Amino acid sequence: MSKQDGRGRQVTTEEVDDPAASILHVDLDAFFASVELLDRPELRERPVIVAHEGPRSVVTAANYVARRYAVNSAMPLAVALRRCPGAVVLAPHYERYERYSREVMDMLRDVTPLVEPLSVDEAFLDVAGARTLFGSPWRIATALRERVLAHTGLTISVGVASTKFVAKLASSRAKPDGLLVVPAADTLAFLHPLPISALWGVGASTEARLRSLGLSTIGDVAQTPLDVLVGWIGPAGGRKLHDLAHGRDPRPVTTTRFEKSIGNERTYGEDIVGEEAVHRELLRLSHRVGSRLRAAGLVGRTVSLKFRLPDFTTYTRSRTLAEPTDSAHRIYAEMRDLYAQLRGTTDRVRLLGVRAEQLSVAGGGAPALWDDDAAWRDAEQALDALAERFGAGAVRPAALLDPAAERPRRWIEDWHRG
DNA sequence: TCTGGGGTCCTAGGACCC
DNA sequence: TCTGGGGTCCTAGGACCC
Repeated sequence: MSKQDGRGRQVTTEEVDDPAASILHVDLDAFFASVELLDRPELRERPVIVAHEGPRSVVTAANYVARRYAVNSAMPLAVALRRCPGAVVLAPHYERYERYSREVMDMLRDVTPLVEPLSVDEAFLDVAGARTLFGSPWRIATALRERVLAHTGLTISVGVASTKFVAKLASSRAKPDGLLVVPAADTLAFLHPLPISALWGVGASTEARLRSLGLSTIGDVAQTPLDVLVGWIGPAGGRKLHDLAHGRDPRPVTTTRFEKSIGNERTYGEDIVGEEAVHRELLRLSHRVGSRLRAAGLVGRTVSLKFRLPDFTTYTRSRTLAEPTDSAHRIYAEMRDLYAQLRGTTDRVRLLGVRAEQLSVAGGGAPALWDDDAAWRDAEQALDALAERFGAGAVRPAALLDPAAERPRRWIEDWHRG
């Protein structure tokens, strides 16, 4: 049976078995913060925030102690520290998170091959076929929780339901360190009292919209006719919300997904100023994207530039190429061109981003020198050294992008010799 | 309070084709 | 001479998720 505990958690404490509810949503609790605390157990009872350093930093993760001070992910770090001045701020260690993530995902795959990771700290499982081996989903979830804790020291919360959406909601109601089973027959009773913001796809903007129209719970959405919802928020969103509010979510658990885009972007601690500096950063970002494309064996046919001003105005400019590419050189050339279209908006830039879209599998062909990752690392160091010594304005990266390649190669070698 | 970085999906208008 | 309707592709922007 499920019950509400002191802190608003809703958990299932005794075995419930409904053959129609066999989708699990597994979620690591305050994942990044929990991993950091494995090393720093003395901080467990203190508010802990994981965030990069820097004036424009935001909260990457917060433990549950910090959340009691209304500190949440994506909140500006400055705001979080005002709300919770005693918080300890720790720098993130992504390689460690990846490692723990793989370890936990592997434990999930020991139960069933039907595991769909949603992100580093979340996955769906379909355990319909695993029950003959391991028992009811409740038993499977309980065993998983014990096993993950024993092997990693991390706690997970698990939601069990007949659909992905309800399973995900269930795990969020059970957090932290809880388990909630929602039998299929209880789906609507569970769903309808919840606030509209709990619906997948309803963020701040849609919530405000729906509230202004008099809707505040998922039950309210369920009572609104489909065509009215579609009129309010569009055909796709309206239909989806209508379905979810009625407990309908036919999406199966799938194990394969292919990436649709690869991009890198960066917000600068201080705005960058001037064309030379922008070019330098575009070159760097283009290289990262090219490098990731090649590592994945992919090429992109559309490349796009993202450009944000100090006042947060954001532009994107994209271009579809005749031939898809994984070449940093090619991407950079397009980025310069697209950036030229935006010149004149301002000379101060808060963020730059480069992205490759419309991906497909690369068809082979030798990479150019400037798509050679080792050569690039040398060049990047050289550029940084020059910029530091003589100022960003002294560096003209475009001059180095000679596909004929003899000139930059020699130039780098000379630089290495000192 | 002052807003990261990785993404996905949707919408809407215009071009172009049949 | 003025006008149709559907489909696909491209581009820009925005909402959303973790």
